[in-house]
Amino acid sequence: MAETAKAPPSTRERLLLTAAQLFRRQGLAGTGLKQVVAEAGVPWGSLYHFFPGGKAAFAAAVIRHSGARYEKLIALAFERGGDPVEGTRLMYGYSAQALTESDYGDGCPIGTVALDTASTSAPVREACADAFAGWHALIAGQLVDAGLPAPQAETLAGFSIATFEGAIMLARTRRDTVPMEQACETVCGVLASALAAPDQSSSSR
Amino acid sequence: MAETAKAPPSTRERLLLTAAQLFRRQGLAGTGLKQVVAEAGVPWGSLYHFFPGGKAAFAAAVIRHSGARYEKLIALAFERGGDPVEGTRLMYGYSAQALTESDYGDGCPIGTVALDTASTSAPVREACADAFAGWHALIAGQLVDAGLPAPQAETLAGFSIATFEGAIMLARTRRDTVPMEQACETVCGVLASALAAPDQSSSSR
DNA sequence: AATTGAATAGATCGATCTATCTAGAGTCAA
DNA sequence: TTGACTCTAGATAGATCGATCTATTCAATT
Repeated sequence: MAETAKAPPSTRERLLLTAAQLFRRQGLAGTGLKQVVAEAGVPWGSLYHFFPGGKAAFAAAVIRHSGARYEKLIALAFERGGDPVEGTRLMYGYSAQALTESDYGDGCPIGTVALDTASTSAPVREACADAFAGWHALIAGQLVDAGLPAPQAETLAGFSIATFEGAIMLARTRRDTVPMEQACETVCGVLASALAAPDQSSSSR
Repeated sequence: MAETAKAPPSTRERLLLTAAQLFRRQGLAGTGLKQVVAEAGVPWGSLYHFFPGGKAAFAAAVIRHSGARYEKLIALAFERGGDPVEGTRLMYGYSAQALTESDYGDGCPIGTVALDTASTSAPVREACADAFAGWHALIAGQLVDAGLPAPQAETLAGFSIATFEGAIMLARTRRDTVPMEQACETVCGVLASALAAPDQSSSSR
């Protein structure tokens, strides 16, 4: 009974959501806390009341929060897709839609922060790593459920997340979704042939 | 005879190289110009002498400069590899080595900047897009030379760059090269089977 | 009704940022 | 030597940053 607030997003929640939205567009270093509180309509003092650890601790909380949100979205895509291939296709579809609807602003809230703090803030980097690890475990689990041996599922899950993140990067940079479609098509082909003949296609030799 | 300075890197060159090094670790917003000039050992005024357009113009110049440098490295990998599969393997090998040798600091100088300015600075975004486009044309050309039809080569080149960038992101975040190896293995498998049976494996159905 | 603690509200501090400005040092041609 | 030009060198302006501080308001409990 901690944070299942329903209709009115609490001040704390509003800070997390607003910051996630800004971080995914501008990164962590590019987003000022002043901008966060202004956009969230929250008094300045509240930020340090809820997140006493300063910007780094706040950023880590934002990453963990939106990492978990994204994980639920990925799980939903796989559930609705029925199998890993269709689940992956839906995952790309959701992201491509978010990109076009936001004028290529709404990328991945983890990836943007991951790159600009990987070498500068250990707690934030760890939060990003944990988020990616959660997605990885989820996708690998789906592949195992679909019949792949665990090592191959691990490899393909890591590959899948890498391609997904890179495709978002390219799509935002080019301002079109072609890279998303190229990546989706190829990844789905890889997954399909792996599922058709487990452990045959990933080690190419 | 413009910028083929040999032994002593000129002031202008030093600014570009130092900034590229900082940008790839901290992103654009996370790197102050003061830090650039301090680390390059260059007086403050020289920066605005060579790059009168301010931070955005300077950043765009840095991106174009290191985008071209990276393109030469990719070309070298493909040349040394002999075929696209071995070329790709070398490309991942170079990057993984750069990551481990720099304590996971030296990622991609384009990707880091691309994400945190895609929505905030049009000239910088365009410079990143042009760099990616150059790599794309290079890799697609290699695939066409190896026998693939152009549309398939385009798709695979886009996919390849996306996976490469995403793998660097994951490796830096996790601080290990496993994602690089997972991505490399899978991408090489895709390229190998595509080259073995052109136009059969990319459209999975 | 009185008291306490959480949350709100914003002023303010020192540090840092980008950008501009002026002045000096070196170079080459006339 | 003079004058024009390039580059070096750093001081400084003006804005913004993260963080701390005090004071006030609100809600729940005693």
